[in-house]
Amino acid sequence: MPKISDVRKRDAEATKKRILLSAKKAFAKKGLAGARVDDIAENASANKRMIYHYFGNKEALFLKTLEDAYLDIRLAEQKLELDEMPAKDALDKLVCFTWNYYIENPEFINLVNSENLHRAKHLKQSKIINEISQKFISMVGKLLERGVAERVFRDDVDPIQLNITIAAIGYYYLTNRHTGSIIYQRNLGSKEAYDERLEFNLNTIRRLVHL
Amino acid sequence: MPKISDVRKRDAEATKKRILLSAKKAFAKKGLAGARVDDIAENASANKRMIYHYFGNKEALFLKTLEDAYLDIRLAEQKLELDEMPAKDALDKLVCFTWNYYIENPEFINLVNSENLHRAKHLKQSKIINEISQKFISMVGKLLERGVAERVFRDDVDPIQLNITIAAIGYYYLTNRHTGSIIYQRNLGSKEAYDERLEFNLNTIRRLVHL
DNA sequence: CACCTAACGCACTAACTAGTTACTTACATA
DNA sequence: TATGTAAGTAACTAGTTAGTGCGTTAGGTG
Repeated sequence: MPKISDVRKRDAEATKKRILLSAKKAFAKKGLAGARVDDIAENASANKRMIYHYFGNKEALFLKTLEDAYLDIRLAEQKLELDEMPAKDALDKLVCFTWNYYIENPEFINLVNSENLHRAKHLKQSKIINEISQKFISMVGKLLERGVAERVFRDDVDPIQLNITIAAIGYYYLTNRHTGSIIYQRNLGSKEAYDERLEFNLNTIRRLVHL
Repeated sequence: MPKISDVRKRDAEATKKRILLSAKKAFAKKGLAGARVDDIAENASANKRMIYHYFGNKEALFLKTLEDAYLDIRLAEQKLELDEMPAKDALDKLVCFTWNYYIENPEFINLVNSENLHRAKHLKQSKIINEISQKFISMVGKLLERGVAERVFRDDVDPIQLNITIAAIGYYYLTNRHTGSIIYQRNLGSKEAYDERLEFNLNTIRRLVHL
């Protein structure tokens, strides 16, 4: 029996993980068309043949990468435990979480952008994405209902539109900060700019939802 | 002297325009890496050699395409004449314009996304983008000031953050409507969904800005 | 009408790129 | 310790792709 500390020379799971991590970085940085299978293999310290062995082809690897990215964010969301606090605080927490997740996981937004360029043709084939999304959709719905019951939220806010809006005001700022910094002639990518934006976003959502 | 109705067999300006239109479509649909120079030439009914003759290389063509896209939207914005109406109406008009422009010019958001994937490295080299952006930045600033003077707007709203937000809530919805329709299990791309989103966005901005 | 410039076209290349063929080797298990 | 299976490798291929060399031709100008 091999010790855990042993450097295993053959380890399918470890190799798969290295390939997926490398793929996430490559697809996020260059997009599906721009990423190179050879580069992904090399940065994973794996042979290119292994990519085809484990994942089939480039597009299937892309789909797996994308599914994992959605899996990760939904898992993180479920750990928020928004039910444990007053509705107003829970709403703030959701806005902050969304913003911070995008910053700490910069690959996510680029992967999603890539998939939308392809009109979600890969995600449409996914067999796991629906069940992943279920809990997430109801989360904001429940939060809104609770806020209405607590008499602190308006009762006319559509939960899906709200969800999209919370994502939008963070996501758009971050993906477009490069062109934005040129257009607005202001560095949108600094720590201070990020803090300022989060504060603005909190106010935007509060004014939208609070009574 | 050739008649205007004559189909000119040699017309540099017309050829350039056809190439740029074809490039806009191709880059928007497939991204910079995914678009093919041969396809762009063919769809422009031009010889590939002409692309290199007029624009230099693929990336220079991309920059020109992008510059033209920004030129077009800024030109359209300037025709809004927001000064001619009450501040509240002007704000609504700006939100509607932004939304409708994205819908009617679907290439714009995809071109901008592509450029941001490349961290704006092409736009940074642009010599015209700064002067294009000047008037645009001051437009929302003036509108906000006027609304404050009319005692209908809050006086603590940053014009650039507001501008980004108005763009964000439309832009994000539209670029991500493909994955969004899967995640939220609701068709976000129908005419009805579009109308509903515009109404929601108007409320979001009104509640953010109005007193 | 001759001339010259710029528009245009053909055919090519060198480098790249997703995917494959055919092989070797580590290791869990009997 | 023998062995079958799965992990891993190297070298290759067929097709693609951005970019070019060089020749042709339209048409405005002197």
